[in-house]
Amino acid sequence: MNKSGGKKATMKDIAKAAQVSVATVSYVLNNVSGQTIPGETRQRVLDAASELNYVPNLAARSLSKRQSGLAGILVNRQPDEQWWERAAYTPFIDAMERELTSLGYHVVLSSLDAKAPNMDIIAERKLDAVFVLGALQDTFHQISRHFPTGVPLVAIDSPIEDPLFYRVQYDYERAALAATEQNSKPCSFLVADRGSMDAAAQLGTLLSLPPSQVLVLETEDQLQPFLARQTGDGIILNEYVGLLASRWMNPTRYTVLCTAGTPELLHSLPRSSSVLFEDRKHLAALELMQSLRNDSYSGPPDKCVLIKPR
Amino acid sequence: MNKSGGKKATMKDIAKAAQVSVATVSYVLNNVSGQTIPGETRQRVLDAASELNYVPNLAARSLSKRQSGLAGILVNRQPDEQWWERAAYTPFIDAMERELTSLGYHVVLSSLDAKAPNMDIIAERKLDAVFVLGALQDTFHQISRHFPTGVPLVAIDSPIEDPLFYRVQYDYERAALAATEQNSKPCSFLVADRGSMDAAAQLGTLLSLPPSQVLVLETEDQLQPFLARQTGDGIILNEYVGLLASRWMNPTRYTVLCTAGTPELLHSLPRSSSVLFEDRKHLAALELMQSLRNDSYSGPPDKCVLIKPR
DNA sequence: GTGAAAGCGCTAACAG
DNA sequence: CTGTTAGCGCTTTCAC
Repeated sequence: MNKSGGKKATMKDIAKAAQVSVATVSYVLNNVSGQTIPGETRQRVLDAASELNYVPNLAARSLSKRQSGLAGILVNRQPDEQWWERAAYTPFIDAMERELTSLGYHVVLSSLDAKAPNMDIIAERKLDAVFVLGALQDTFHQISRHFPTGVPLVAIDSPIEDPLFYRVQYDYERAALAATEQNSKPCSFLVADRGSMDAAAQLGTLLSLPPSQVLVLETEDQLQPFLARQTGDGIILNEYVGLLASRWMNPTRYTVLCTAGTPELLHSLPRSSSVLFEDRKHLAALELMQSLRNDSYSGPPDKCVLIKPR
Repeated sequence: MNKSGGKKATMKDIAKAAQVSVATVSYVLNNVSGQTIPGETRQRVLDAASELNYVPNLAARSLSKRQSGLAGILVNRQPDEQWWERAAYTPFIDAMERELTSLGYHVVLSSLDAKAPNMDIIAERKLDAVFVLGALQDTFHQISRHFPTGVPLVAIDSPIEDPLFYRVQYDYERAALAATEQNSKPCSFLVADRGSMDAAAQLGTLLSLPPSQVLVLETEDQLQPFLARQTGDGIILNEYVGLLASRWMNPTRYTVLCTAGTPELLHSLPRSSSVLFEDRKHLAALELMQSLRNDSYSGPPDKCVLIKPR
């Protein structure tokens, strides 16, 4: 029934089998508008195609159309990335992949070495859209040098200033405010993962915390000493970190900002309080990307989309 | 400095600039062995290439060599996938992606609709290697019909019998034994996520548990009632589920089999006991894939690799 | 309505 | 040592 062993059928094979030219095959298979093919011919082609178990070769297609049908998710990775940092990326990657897949893109996922981010893949594979996660300022400096302009690129959770790039990230400020008013007591300390270190700085200022009261977590064992020093209540970013903290401090003493996209994790901490964000980071990124495709002249309304707490 | 606006440079452009033919350019750029190019020419080509900011078009390359340089990770998704199930896949995906990326592959990640798994991507993109996660028996039934044989395909965490496919999965049996002897007390109940429902059945038998003592978790709210019924000690698969359980039962009463690849998560549960697995699921999958490439005649030693507890 | 043919950018014989 | 050339599989313009 299927000659899975043999070589793959091409349009040429179909053309031969259906007694037409490859052009006609292409017209039929792609439902090319503007070409009017009689139902009879059309059916012959279709039949031949399924008979031969035809599957198009997308590399060939990409070559002649100038579109790969590929979307890229590029993740900037620190050499010593911690498990809670990794875990914080995945829900987004996951959601983004589904979204893109359901839109008909094929998704390529690639880790970037933060020390030497290599974005050649964008040009090599002619990616139609690119999402960069956790890129740092100087990572982007590297990029902007020679990368194919015209590629819709959006940066997610990336503390960069460069107005050249479109971005989406959490609205940490509003989240922190929500947290402090949820807790009636003032916030006297802050813990954040490195992925939100810019946010940590920003919030430290906002809440007027001295640097000593702000911890940007690098390794797990920094947590206990820091928490032990605390006397007041605080805010913790990243629910995994929040979970870790519960080992050393009563969860009622801090509010977790759910920046890891897995708020359910805190269900296991009774009586803990947390601030969730709207679950639309991936959607926002997508919309940005799409408006980049269309309105490439004017650009989308906002260069930077902030995801609000809910 | 960079003409990022203009069209991308091709080999032809380099050839022109370096006063050689495209063939020569190809030889130089790919360090083709067997071709001996004088350093002078070579340098001219290299210079021209970097001057023009040349990036190869991999679609074109794929077309003429019969290799895409793409590896696929295909994830079977249930329509009602739960967050702890999702979270259980990601560490593997993550590790696999890095491994493949560092091997020089580009990785395409794709969700399969469990109801209608579409593996066309394998043929369309001419994937050089494929890893399928969480495929069910009948998912594979669909697949084996017409998929390009000769593609190294490895099934991970997939309860399938078909001897056609190579597999890697946890050695649940040994893990359960390790768990029961770690706990001196006997095991009287078992909770598993759906990803390990086959394992659950197998272990249920092994531990001679009546069906009523085995829960395959579908929704979060099934957990509390089940645990409330229990009087003895038990085993829980998936550390996220283990964490959830801690809300309803003292963690000292169960041992968690860390099937989600995130054992650190349990750090937040003091005095809990757990069984870890060797952290080599991705490596095993990779080795299997590589031996599939080479020994395609004999096939690799084992059709099914079991990851042991440690 | 349908087909011939010129690419898309790169590789790999095969000549010279 | 280097260039010519014939594809790889598909799209698309332009004739018939």
